[in-house]
Amino acid sequence: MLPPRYDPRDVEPRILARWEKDQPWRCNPQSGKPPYAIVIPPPNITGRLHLGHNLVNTFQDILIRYKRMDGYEACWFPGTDHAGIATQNVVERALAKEGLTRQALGREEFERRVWAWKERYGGEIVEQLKVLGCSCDWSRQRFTLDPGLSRAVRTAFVRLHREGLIYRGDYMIHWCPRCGTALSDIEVEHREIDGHLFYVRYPLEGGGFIPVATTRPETMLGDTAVAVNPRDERYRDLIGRTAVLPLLGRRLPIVGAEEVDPAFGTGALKITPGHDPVDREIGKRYGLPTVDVLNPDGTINEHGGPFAGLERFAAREEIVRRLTAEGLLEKVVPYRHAVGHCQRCETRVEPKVSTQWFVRMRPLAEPAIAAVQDGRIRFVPERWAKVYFDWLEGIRDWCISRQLWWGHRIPAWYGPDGEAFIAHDEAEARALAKNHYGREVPLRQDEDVLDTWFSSALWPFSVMGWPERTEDLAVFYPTAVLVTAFDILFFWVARMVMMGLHFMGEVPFREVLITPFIVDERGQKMSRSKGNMIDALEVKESHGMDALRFAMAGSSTKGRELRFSLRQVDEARNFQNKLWNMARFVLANTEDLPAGAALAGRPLAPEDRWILSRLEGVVEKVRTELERYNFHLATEALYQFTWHELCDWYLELAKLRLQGDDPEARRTCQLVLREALETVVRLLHPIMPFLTEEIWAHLGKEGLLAHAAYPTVRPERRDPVAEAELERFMELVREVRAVRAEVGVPAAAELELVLTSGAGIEALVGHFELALRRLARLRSVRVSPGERPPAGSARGVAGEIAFFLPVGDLVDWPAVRDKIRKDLEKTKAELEKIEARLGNPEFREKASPEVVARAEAEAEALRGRRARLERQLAP
RNA sequence: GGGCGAGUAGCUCAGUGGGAGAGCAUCCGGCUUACAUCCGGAAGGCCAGAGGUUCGAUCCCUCUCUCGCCCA
Repeated sequence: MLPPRYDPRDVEPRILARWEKDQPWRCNPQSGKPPYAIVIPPPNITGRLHLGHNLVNTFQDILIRYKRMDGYEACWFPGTDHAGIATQNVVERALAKEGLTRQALGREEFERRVWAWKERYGGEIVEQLKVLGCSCDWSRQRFTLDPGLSRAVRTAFVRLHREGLIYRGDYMIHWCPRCGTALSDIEVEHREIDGHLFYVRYPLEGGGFIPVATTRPETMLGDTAVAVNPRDERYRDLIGRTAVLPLLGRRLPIVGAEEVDPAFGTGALKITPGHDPVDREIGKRYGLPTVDVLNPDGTINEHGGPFAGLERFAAREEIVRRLTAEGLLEKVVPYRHAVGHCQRCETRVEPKVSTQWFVRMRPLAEPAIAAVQDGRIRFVPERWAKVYFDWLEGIRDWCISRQLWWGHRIPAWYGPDGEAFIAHDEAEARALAKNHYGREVPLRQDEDVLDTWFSSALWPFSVMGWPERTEDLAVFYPTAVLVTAFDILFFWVARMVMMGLHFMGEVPFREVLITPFIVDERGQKMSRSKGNMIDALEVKESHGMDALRFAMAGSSTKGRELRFSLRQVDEARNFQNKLWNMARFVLANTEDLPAGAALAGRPLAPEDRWILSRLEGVVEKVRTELERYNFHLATEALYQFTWHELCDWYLELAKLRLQGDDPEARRTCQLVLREALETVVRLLHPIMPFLTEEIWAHLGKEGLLAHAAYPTVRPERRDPVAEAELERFMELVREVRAVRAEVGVPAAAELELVLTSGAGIEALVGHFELALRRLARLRSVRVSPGERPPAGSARGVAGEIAFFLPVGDLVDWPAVRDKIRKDLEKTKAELEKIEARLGNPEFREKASPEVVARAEAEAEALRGRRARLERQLAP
């Protein structure tokens, strides 16, 4: 006998072990089945499973499992991302604990350490995906630094370069002093901070001052001019004169520039072409020198004169102090402004001119825009397309070089004179160089690595073996859907579309499902520092992974955030237990069912036809909603059906036949129970794979449920007559129960039920007498049209049926009367509204005939109900 | 400054151009032999506010308010 309480800690590891042993997710591109592919958003090797992963991967697994069961060659390509900065940071922190730095180790040794770290911990996240139940084809697992994928990266780089889409040059980039690298625009987060605006007097040659305002006084060390708006009467006459940079004494020409906003600060702008994009433009126009005053670590370099070596903020303080001492600081006012921060380490970034590699984005962006516009790619929810368009339309070139050690080394080799040779490998570079110089020369490879996202952009095809022409690419590209959260829409999704179109000539995926962002129940972002993280693995321990998956699926919405709390998992756990117990019940009651017994051809009871009809409705609903990515609606339909129709009603009704003395009826009931359980288990499998697989095994089925067929739609099972009949029955039971409860009949009392009116109640009682007695706790049921209820007896109305319960002094007559009155009031109010609507000629004229007919039927039913209730009101 | 999302029962949220639902919490009653992670019953809402379109609006349109996010 199975335990009465489902224990996922027993079941889940066993199922997992079986999956591990049988490798059931391996796909076969030659199967001839229609392909259905998903590439996983590769988690970082530093990652630990959090709820965001859980959500995204649960959705993908639901889709893959559904399609696999539904006859597709469903292939889910897994893998991990080397995550340049993130991983380097993690390993550097670990080194710091040993008192080491990467500089002390040297590049080669450091890289060796990161690989060692990757071997040790990088597999953890993959193990966690397995624990989650992800049915990826693990034989196809890839890592972005694998030799094959590295080759893809170099191939893409070389091609883009030869096509003129990659270039190298000196441009203003964002520099993170802590990470010691350039960043792309989108790796910088702008945050409002409370700072200061410093008003500084710059002396003029020949006497006087020009006041300038700045939020970053330390950048004055790189000033090479002062600019004013030529239409600004205050300063117009100063154009052409020269100011003297305080503290350093550098001579600064005063120039005119339209960009200067006379209303901001003093109206005069100090020009620092090395550290401000606007200043750089102005500097270029006037041929001003560019002075970079920052070392890679954020300290002031040799151009800072006496301030060299000071950390940037210390330098700021020191400069302010000196300016004050010299009487050149006019004033300091509080000033709130947006400042860029490194997405990875939250350090304030500095704009800085630097030599970097860039991808020219405009030519890549246009086809990517078109692909969504013409529907080759569809966003779900659709509104994300707008965000995607807005970004691509305003796109700027992408800085792809990073001054890191962990990543794909840039495939550029430099000759002695700095000439760059871009090649797939050193041998090719050597050949190119020899051709260029006419002799062998020593070459030096670029020290930098590529932005992690460069390799990620190639993922949908590099994971399938590109640039080789593989069978996987031929069969599985383009993939069906990409599932991800919106935070990497620009970082990843848009770039995959661009690269996919460019290199494969075809979109990488047909649909993009943007999942909500998980926050805690108060709407706060979950983070370790806030202490509001929900650990997926802890939840697995306490509730089971199926429960977590079910909760995830059930709370998926179209909003942009998803407030998640353990209460939802409690609910899912309860459902899990309900399902388990239903299975126990069915199994225990069908042990004697012969193997070959079939339902086809057997006479069905009304409740059989009802539950099979309802089941059919659920099959249709679940399929429809899964196709639309409405996991919550599929989940809800399964929950409601299983719990509140199958368990609450059908199982209760089934007990009568199972315990009855008609062997044929018993057999039919057993077969319907099996059919219902099997179908529910199949339907639920993509959402709750462990529990359903376990039940499947107990049902004695051959093979894995994961490979069984998904239930198909069989409209011939729809039976509106049976549904209406059962609805009548259930309504009567509910009403008798309600009357009993409200009127104070002791719960255990077995009463007599007398039905006094209602079309076809004889037939109803004929079939359901036993059921009525059992479900409404009755001693007997009698049909007696027109019989007057004894004074003070309990009574009620269920649809078109009127009834009473002769219980003598067991009931509280005023309570009976109050309940009937309450019902009557409600009925009257509803009737009034409907009659008002029907009384409106425009309604009859303009509303659809079905709506009018429905309203009329409703009114008729309410009138009947009103009459019956009024009659029941007599003492 | 521009854009997006959310505002529905005490809480967390579904939902649809034809009159509002779930789970939890609450209250009442039950150990009814699958399940107390359960069973039965009840109560609870001018669907943020104001206009408009419509025979009819929680749903579509406009404006306002509150909260959150993205981009500049």
